[in-house]
Amino acid sequence: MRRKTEPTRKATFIEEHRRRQLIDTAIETIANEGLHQASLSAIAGRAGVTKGVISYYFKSKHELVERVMADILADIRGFISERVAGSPTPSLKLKNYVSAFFDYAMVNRDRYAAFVELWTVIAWGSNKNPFGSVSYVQCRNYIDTILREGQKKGDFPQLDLNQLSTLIQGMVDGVIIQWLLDPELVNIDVCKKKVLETLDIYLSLSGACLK
Amino acid sequence: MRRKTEPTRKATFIEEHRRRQLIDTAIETIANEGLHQASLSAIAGRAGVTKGVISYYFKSKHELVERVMADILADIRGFISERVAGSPTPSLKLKNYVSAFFDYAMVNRDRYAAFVELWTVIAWGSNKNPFGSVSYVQCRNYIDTILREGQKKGDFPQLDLNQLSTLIQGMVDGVIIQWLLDPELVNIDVCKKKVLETLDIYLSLSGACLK
Amino acid sequence: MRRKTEPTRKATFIEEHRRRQLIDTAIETIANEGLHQASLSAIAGRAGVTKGVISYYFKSKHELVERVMADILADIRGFISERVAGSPTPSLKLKNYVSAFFDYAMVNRDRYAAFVELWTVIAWGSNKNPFGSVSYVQCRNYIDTILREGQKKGDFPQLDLNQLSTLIQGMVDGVIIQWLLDPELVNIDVCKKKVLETLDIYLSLSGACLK
Amino acid sequence: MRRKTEPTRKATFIEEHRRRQLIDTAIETIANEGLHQASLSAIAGRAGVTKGVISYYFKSKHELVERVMADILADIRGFISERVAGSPTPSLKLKNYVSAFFDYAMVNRDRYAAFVELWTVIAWGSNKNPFGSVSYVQCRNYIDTILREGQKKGDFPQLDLNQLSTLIQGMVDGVIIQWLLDPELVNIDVCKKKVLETLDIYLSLSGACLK
DNA sequence: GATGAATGAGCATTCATTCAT
DNA sequence: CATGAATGAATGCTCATTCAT
Repeated sequence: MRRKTEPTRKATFIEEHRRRQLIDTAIETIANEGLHQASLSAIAGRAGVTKGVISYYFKSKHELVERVMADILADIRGFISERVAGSPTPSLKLKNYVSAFFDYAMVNRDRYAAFVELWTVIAWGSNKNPFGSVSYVQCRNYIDTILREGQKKGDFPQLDLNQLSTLIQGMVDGVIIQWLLDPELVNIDVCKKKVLETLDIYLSLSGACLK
Repeated sequence: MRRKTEPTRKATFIEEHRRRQLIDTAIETIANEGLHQASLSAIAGRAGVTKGVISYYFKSKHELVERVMADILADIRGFISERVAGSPTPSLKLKNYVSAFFDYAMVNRDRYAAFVELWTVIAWGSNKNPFGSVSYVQCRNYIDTILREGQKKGDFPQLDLNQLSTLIQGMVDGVIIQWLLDPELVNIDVCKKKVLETLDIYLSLSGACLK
Repeated sequence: MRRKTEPTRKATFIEEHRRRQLIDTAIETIANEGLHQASLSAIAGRAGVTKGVISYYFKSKHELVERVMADILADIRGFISERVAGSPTPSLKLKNYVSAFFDYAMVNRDRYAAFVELWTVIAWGSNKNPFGSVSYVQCRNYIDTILREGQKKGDFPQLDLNQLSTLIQGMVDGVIIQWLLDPELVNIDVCKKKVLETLDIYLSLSGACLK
Repeated sequence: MRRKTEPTRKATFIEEHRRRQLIDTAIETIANEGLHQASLSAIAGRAGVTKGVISYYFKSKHELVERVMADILADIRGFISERVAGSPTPSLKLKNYVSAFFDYAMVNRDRYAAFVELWTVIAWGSNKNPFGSVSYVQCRNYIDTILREGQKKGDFPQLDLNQLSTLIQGMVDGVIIQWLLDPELVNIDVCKKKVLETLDIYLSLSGACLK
């Protein structure tokens, strides 16, 4: 946080760079040592700076964690949006959404692990559940939008959309979490394939079954 | 606390009663305030006693948490086993396993929430993942056993079992977690029904799709 | 401490017996586990009773320790007095005093170790040095009395008594403490013999040297 | 505290200064209030800082006490070595060793008192006797070396060296401890003189008596 | 008499936070 | 900008003490 000197463009640039570095280090620390061990000194130590630096750039630990959360969320969102946006049909969009989720987790294991660590701390500070629910709501809405688009276009004629997004998001997360906890026993590639196949079934289904 | 003299019936009863109460209060605290906030004084405060009482009945906080975990695990396991054991066919067993999971979470919201809080804090103490993975492994093994039994009997002729248990467990947990975070938006009953339908599809499928 | 019932002879007898047992166990605990570890529960555990019993017989831990100290002191005093009293000449009295000190320590290692542990805790409670100094003063006075008696009788004609008791007591304790800390390396028998020889030298000396 | 970056001269200076101050205050506290009362807050209070400062400079209380012990030991050793090293003959070396011990105690009353407090608490932590015995062994070995050197040179022709070091060290400590407990009644100067005279007697003795 | 139960003060320790330099 | 220094609240834990039964 700038204090008394007037902000120049350069300073802001350096500042932003430092903030990025600290956020990244925080993520790294949370992912590798767990949220519980991720004290300010642990993060600072990993970043090669002193604790004071973190306090200088973030007014509290709470704020740092908020930024970490926001950063990861934006990252995931960007990654997925890009993949989905380039897809021609709702059906492909949905499959790419799911696909992208798995790919993101596989490529950014640390970030995803930190993400899971963080949102499970349901009540951070005083207000309940400041992150967890929000992000899930966004995810489901995202899926719902795709699904509704598909239904409007007539691609998924008789599909019952109610809570379907919860189901899809649940499959993705439920599998990825198991993989995070147990990368040796859980074959994430096979799981991803199977989730996509399930999706195929849903989408190709006559309304009879999954109504 | 008790020492080496043989316990009288009354003393043991009171002692066990207190232990139960404290474990329950700990679960309540973890579920509602998060593991991080669940300090000994927070738990003691909720229980209406001083924190010394907790130290009196449990030799460390670690032990209390271990008991909480063991208690919930045994509870879930018992609940599900009973439901599965009474099922005549592998197919029903599987559906009842899933069904029971949902029912347990719905009836024991706090316990399930505490459970999720606990195993997500992957690194409790020094060694990584003392609880989390273990329980997932057990869940998947449980499902695998049912699936293999069904295949041996010829019920699921061409089903590819590889990682299927991960998928099933993932669906269940992924959905329940969303419901825990957002009970208003997530309709757990509808979700449960849809998961069971998906299961039906899996089991009735010719090997063509979900091989 | 008796409370409301009138004290009967029998009760007093039992009470005294219990007190003895608890004091002995306290000594045992202090000697074997160190004063620091000798908590009320440690002592109670060793005695096979609950903490409450100790509180019943001693109004505080402070009092228990005081009794322990007094008990050991009385014991040592009795042991030594008996040996000294039976000696015909001041010279033999002195040698028997020293001799008895060594013998007491060798026969009652626990008691002596507890004694050393205790008086080193110089400031127990608020008032400084309630035990340590007192006992040393008594020891020196005891020696001084013997020495003066001998001088009066003409046995040690030109001996300078000033601080001699401190020296004698110092030799005895200084050696015994080393033996307590290191029974393998310190040969207490040889040391005792050498201390007695030194005493002989003192007593047979013309005033020229040790004036 | 310092991390891994190379320390600047100033920082190290201030840091070392504080460490010294805290060690000195710890010694003062142990000497005057006893080890048992020397809690971190007691030490911090005496030093005029909050107890957090101690944790900042020493990673645990155990470490602080270890430093205190090492510091005193090194101090005593240095003081005595210097005095002994400058002595031409074994006989003078021995007398200067004893002399230096008294002088050190007299000039550094607190340090010596803390030293006695510390090594008498035989069981610090779990393992028995981490300091006490070690230092006595070193003292005796030191004396033994001087004695053997003298005997080799022919200065102490028929002296029996067995356990003599224990006796000499015992006299010194035994007297000093009494003086620490009772500085008014114990005249340390007279005692020192008498111990040195005893030494003289030992060394000048024909083998007849103290063989 | 004795016990189990409960308390509360005190302990060492961790850690986010503040601040002068 | 960054650091080292210091703080103080909170945590888990121990333990002497009290008390109803």
